[in-house]
Amino acid sequence: MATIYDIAKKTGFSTTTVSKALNNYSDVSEKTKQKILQAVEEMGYLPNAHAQSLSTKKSWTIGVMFSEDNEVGMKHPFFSAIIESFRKQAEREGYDLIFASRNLRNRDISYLEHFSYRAVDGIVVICSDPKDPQVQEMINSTIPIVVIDMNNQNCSLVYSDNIEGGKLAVNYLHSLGHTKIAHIAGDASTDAGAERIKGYTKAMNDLKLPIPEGYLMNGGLFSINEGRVAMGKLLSLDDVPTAVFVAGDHMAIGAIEVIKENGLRVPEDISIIGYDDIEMAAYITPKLTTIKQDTDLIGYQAAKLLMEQITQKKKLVRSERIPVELIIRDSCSQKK
Amino acid sequence: MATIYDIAKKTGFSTTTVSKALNNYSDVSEKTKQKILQAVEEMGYLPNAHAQSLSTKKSWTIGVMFSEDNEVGMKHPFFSAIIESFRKQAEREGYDLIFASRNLRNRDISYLEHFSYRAVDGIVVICSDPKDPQVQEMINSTIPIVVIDMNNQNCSLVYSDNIEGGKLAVNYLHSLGHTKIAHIAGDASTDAGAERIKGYTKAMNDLKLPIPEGYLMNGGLFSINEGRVAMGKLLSLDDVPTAVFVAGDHMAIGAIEVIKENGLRVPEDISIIGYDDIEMAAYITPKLTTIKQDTDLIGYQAAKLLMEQITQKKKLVRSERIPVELIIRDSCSQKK
DNA sequence: TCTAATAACGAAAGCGCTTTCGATAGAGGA
DNA sequence: TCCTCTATCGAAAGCGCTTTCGTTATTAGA
Repeated sequence: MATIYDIAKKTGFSTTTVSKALNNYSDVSEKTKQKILQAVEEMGYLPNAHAQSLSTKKSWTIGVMFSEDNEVGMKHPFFSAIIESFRKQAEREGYDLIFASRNLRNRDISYLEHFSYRAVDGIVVICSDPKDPQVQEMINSTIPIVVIDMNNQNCSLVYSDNIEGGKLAVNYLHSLGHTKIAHIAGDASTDAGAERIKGYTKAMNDLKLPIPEGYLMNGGLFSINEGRVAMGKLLSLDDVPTAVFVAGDHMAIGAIEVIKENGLRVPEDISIIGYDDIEMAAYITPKLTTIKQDTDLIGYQAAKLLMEQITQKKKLVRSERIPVELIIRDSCSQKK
Repeated sequence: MATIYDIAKKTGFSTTTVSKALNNYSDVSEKTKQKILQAVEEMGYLPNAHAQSLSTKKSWTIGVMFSEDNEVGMKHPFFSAIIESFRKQAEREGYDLIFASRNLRNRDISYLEHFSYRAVDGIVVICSDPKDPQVQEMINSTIPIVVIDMNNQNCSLVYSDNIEGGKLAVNYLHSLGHTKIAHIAGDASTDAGAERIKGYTKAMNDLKLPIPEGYLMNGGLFSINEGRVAMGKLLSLDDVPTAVFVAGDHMAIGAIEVIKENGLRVPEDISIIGYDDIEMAAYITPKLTTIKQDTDLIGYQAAKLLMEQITQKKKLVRSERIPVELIIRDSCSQKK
């Protein structure tokens, strides 16, 4: 690979001047700049990111961390959609992504240590547990950070409007005549889970609807199987709900399966509304009515917020709420 | 951040000795090594990846490129599953991933240039167009490379056994009594598409089954919508097939939709078999019978193959075929 | 007792780039 | 003619680390 020294030799200027020409310093004449640029072209010169980072203390990389609790990693459609959108924007601004890891040459290190090692310029953490000490460590570090869908007072935050989403779901169900509305919740340790519960209870209270024992059912970490289990419990209740607001599409899919297996129909017997609007939602039977999260906007705003901190060279504490949207399909119907 | 110099000063040794201690050189006594390691611990020292890379010419990063044709990026379940598996293995061996980009500080560069800039140790390219000059450029470079699901003679290759998969599908359909078997194909410009066509035609020929005009239908780039269009054309044929082998699950989903919309049933009127076994396949109605690709193994083997080249410091040309598997669910039935 | 081998360490150069600061030459002003 | 500015360039140090090679002290061998 051609280095800055090579093109210095070729053009007869010093490496200093070459570097300045490439970085648009004002104290290099237009003529020599052109000569240098031409040599760069001819020799196919490219800067070396590592040398550049070493000397400028800026790596043009961003560390990405997301929950690995459920072992899905970036296979989860919600995560991957956000990351993809984030990546697009980051790339547009010249940044590359580095995924969190805890292995440095077979030494066990923390995520923050990994990011420090790679000298990332900023960190984004997605839907992880806010109380995780690893996450805390990052938030308390000096590296600019933005977290997604995790309530936190001490750093910048982009979050989907989960409370409003919960209300939206309940109100829609109520508008169809339902009053016995249960909620299969995401675990309250996750911010998304906790907030949707808030939205659910708030809306139920506002509508003066009772929440009988067992109607607020913890569904765990959003997997299809946990949805099955939770729905099973709801079906075994004395007073089975006529509508269920499920805190995640995967869980909703599991719930629908169980309902069918029990000889009941969706939505005729039980209406189901999900949350997320993953791709699959539009293709199962019945097509799933759900609360759509704007993953594109979430990723975009997170990137923007992080870039701003990086450019200003200081941590900002700002939060950005992203609206959600009710997507009406076929899994809910009028109460009979 | 503490540097090697800081811990040299603290322990009274030279930076040379510190570096050697950290890298397990034999010419540093056990006693001083322990002292140094302790100081490292106390000061929370971490090496600087950029400095290290600069001096060793090894970055412990791997460049990842995948097709952006269909604009889905890593949102595609098949891609993201492979990448996730690849990432896990790479991480285990100490590598981080860098995604391809063509933007360097707002300058338009090639993928190879981007990877050179970041000085990646190896490249993996997934299901891209083998004839893409950008891909060619990478293959012809000196950087170790492995490609996934793209036929190529000049570099290492991990591929899913698409021909066998095609045969598997056709034979299964035939075993159910079907003889009028059509194929909604992936575009022949993609390796996966072309190979599955080969498998289809080979199996049909071996079974002495005719392939009437129109039965081999190009479905394009594997999207749901393209599947709809292709199935629509099949339905308008004079002699409508009783079974269709669809080259991708997404397309199969589109196909099923269209069949239903036309008042026909799956599998009673038309049997459908897909390809990939994406998550959704198990949850649509009817549950999709399909050919499962072993994404875990593909990602794992690709990582292994790449690491080996990196360790040996030379490009290897080896190919690894990954077997596929027939997953029987509910979308195919006995010919009546 | 002297020499040769070995063990343990450090000086220094180098990886490729940026940035500070000083040097030089020519332009313009008085 | 002399002085001050400005424009243009380069020397050199430094970013944090690795690696070669030389030095010194110690031990073993004869």
